Amino acid sequence: MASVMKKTVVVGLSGGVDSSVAALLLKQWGWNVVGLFMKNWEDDDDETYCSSRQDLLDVMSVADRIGIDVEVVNFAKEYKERVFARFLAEYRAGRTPNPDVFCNSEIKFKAFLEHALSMGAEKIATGHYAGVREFDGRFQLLKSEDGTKDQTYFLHRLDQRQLSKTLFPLAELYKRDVRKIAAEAGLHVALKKDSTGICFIGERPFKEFLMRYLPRRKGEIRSLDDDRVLGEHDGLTFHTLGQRKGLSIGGIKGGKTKNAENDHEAWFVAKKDIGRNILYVVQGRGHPALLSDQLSAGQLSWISGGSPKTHWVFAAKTRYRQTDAPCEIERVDDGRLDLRFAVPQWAVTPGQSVVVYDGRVCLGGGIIG
RNA sequence: UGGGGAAUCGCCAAGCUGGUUAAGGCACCGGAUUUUGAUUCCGGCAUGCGAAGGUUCGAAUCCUUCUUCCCCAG
Repeated sequence: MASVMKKTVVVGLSGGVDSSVAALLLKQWGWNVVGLFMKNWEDDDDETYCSSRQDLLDVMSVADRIGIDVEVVNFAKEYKERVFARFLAEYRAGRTPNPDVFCNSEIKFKAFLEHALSMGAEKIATGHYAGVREFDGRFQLLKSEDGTKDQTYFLHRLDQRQLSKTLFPLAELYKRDVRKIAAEAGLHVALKKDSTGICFIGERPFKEFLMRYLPRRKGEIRSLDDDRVLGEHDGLTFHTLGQRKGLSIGGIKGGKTKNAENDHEAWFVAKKDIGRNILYVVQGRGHPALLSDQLSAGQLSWISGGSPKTHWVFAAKTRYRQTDAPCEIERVDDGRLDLRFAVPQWAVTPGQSVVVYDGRVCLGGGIIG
């Protein structure tokens, strides 16, 4: 009877602690909560990597404990068309995409959102570490209180409408508190390990995974400094700027003569020559070729509702979990953004997202390159 | 086929006036961290020092021969 009066929120449940606690809190706050479990990847269901079955069991168990209904939906087709296809296309172009950024804007906060609204929901909610507040007639995406878990980087591509329909119950909580709440509520996922890897696909040997979808094309690995051939790669697509692992470059004979200081330092990917299929590497993490004090980005998306001011001090990240770096936007229009950092950033990589912040407020960003 | 030099873990590279368990780095492997890809962090990684003999209480370190490679002569 009371539920008729309550507003409905559909919360995305993944089977992890975060979304479970989000649902629990919403329930406690008086919402009529409906859980929705998404299955968006089924390319290799039979394999050991498929954990979605266990996840669904965890969702059912948690829902039962909290006392909410759960529905299961399958957006595998949408995921493949809107997220994965783009992911592969970017790799083919020699860039390093961030699928989870688009997974949020296209699946969780689009396909999922529309579905929830069609169910009569007022709002949707997720277990993301982020906040949202209405301010001056607009909605703002805020960093979570727990700075180490903040996930606004992945959410910056939402728009005002999507944000206006969203609740992030974990905004003010620290991860340890979330686990504590789960434990106190008797949720068995309280100590479940955080999930990693591409959302919905999961953690797996990345290169092998990519090789199933992208062609191998062997080529030379050369030193950016002196053009020496140092090895061979299986394909430019399988490497990203700043990458160290997988190059198989050991000690180089005669390297000591030039610079004894970094003679035995590790090698990192510094540049890709797509046309000639050459992977350029440099020695030493501090090599200048790995640093950029400015970048250009396209495919802009401003969740704040409009482009940020130029010549104003903001902060930006060029990858998830990087500490905010002070910067200035030198130029911005509908399609492109030129941004300059106060301190050079390491391995700024085309295809990755640059996300701009004004204090706790996430303004949006674009794709580097 | 004269002379000289060098052969130590996948790659570099200490040790080579003999003395406990053969540095270190890179690579590689495993783990931690991580809802991208990276990075980072921790751990593992040569009963053996080109081969065979010998000297010695004891040799990667000395000697002999052999093998391979490099350099200079040819």
